[in-house]
Amino acid sequence: MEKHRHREVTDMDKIGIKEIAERSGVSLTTVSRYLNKPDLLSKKTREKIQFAIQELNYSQDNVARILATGKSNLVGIIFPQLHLSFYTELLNQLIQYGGEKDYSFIVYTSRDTKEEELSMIDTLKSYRVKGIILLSHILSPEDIEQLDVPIISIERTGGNYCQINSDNYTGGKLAGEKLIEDGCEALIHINNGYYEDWPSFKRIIGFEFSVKNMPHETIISEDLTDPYSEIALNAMSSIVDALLKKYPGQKLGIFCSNDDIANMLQRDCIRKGIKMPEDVEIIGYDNSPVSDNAIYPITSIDQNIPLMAKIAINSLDTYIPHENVVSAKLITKSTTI
Amino acid sequence: MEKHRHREVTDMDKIGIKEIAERSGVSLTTVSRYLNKPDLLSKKTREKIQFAIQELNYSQDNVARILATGKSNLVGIIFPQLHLSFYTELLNQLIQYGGEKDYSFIVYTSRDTKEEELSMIDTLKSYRVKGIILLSHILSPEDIEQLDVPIISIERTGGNYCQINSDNYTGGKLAGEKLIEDGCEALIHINNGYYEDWPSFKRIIGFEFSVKNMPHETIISEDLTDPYSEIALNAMSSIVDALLKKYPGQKLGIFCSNDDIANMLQRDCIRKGIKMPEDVEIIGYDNSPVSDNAIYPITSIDQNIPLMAKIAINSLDTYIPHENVVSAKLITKSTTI
DNA sequence: TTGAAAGCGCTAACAG
DNA sequence: CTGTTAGCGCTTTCAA
Repeated sequence: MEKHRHREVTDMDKIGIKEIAERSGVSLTTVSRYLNKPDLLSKKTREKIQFAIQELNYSQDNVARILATGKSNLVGIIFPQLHLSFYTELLNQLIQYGGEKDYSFIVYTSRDTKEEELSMIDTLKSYRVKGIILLSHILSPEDIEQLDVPIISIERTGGNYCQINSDNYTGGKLAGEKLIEDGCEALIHINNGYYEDWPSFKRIIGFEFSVKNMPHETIISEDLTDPYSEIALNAMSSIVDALLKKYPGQKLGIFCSNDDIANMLQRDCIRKGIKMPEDVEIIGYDNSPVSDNAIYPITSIDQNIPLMAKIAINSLDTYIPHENVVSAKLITKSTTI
Repeated sequence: MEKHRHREVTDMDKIGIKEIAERSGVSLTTVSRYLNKPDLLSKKTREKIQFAIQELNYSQDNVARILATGKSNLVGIIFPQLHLSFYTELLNQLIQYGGEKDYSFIVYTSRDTKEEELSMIDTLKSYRVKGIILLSHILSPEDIEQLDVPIISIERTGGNYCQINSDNYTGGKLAGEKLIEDGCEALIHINNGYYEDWPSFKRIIGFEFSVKNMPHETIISEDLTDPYSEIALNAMSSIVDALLKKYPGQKLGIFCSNDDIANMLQRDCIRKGIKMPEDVEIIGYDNSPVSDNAIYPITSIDQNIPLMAKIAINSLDTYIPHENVVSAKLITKSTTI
């Protein structure tokens, strides 16, 4: 007998564990057990319950289960933004692998301030997420260590929590070595800015190490940050002009800090009629779809995104605070010999 | 006194509404009221409670609230895939607008079979989502009408539920008119296949209507579906070759069913040394980032993605099953005069 | 193998 | 304006 709560007339009675119990003549507990530890039940009861479930088209209420157990399969994930193919692909892989283990992902993009990001994390906690996969760079390691929720950081500054980073040092080194091997005479690195404690900083170190005996330089331009924006395109154009002027007649080997920057570079070269890979070779980073979709597919350093996703999912199951390093690999395409 | 349930020793006692109540010397109800209808409380109580909340650093448990009220701010969203910029941008906008209203999004990509998709929807329901935003094409309108959860479909076949579609007919027409105006002599539409009941089919109708008095043709190739794949690139190359042969010396005006196809087309033209917009003009659809990131930014039909997102969010608040049509606009860039 | 009953943390009808 | 009380739908201890 409904006492309070209104219900729409059309609202077919929500069927829950209770209805199943009645229908199959067992107790609530038994039905619950059927759902969680079916082996404890006799074959006969199991069949009765299964029958009822099918007949009434029952499906479990996750919210109630989470409340009762304190455990959920929800996972939060916070990106700095979505429009970088590394992020899209990572999300894609996470949804794939995670889906197999029944994880569901609540996706956020990071806001500007620490307060806003913390409040997002609070909301996530209020949904009792099993963990949060963090890609944004707003919070410091100390901030993160304060949080009482399992954090899995990806390509971020480290701290005492689970981290997944690619082997950026080797990645940068591979790029440098390849460009030298291909006969480039001046080795350039183009980057949109960094902090020395970011994992991706090691790309630069690796690259610089490998080219230390050759003419080389590193160009930093924050204008490149928002890829394909007017500003970024102009910045790239100036950079290319300057390089042509500085190294006339020499074969340039250019390593970009990500595929989108590499793509902008290629675009500028095509417009200016510069030949690839004859006059300039380009290597990007991430081996993401843009590197394949470029006019001339761009040689890139592969971060093994699927593996990163896999590790992230597994870390959710058994959380061990430590750094996971995923190896980097050079994928040769048409912007190098 | 804990009777059952183990807790880690480190686990600081979960502080809930109850702790707040004790701390501030009021009843549970009053605290709950503070959270939901604060105006009903006296200023004094309000202050006491606020104080306790801050001191104990309390934050609400959404799961319990959902269970008690039957209402949540979770929203499901199912994409066919993520790697099309229309989707990425839509997700981005949804997260932005939705965030302002405290909605959180559980993101899925569609699986292959109807059963799998239905089971995803079931999972979503089990989290008591407020609604599901559907972009995938696997379920038929009839299937969708069966679901007892509010569905908001975007650019999908219609049915008796909330739909958001862009004005595809006008979009196609604008493209055709522009190409004619620019002096194109043969008008071509390239599409990767469609069903006549998809909203996007109307792009074709609109285009064909506008070019009906000119030489024109529509090319359908399912090989173009997976953009940038080997198959798609080859298919595009053949298409371009055939067109050049069929309309020698004539200026071609080509309208593509989406920006990615337009981008592949441009790429092929560049490789073959065809001049844009002199020898061929290209118009894409979606006005998504790829159209801007192309070597020569591609003129495109803008679907007003932010508006679509806004309407979707509002429909969540007040669900009214009907079709929302968002107007289309031509955005001229460098692939047309 | 099964069931009774006490929660999980919060809300809401009702009474004061 | 505030408190009592009965749930929301499911899990889990304890006892049988």
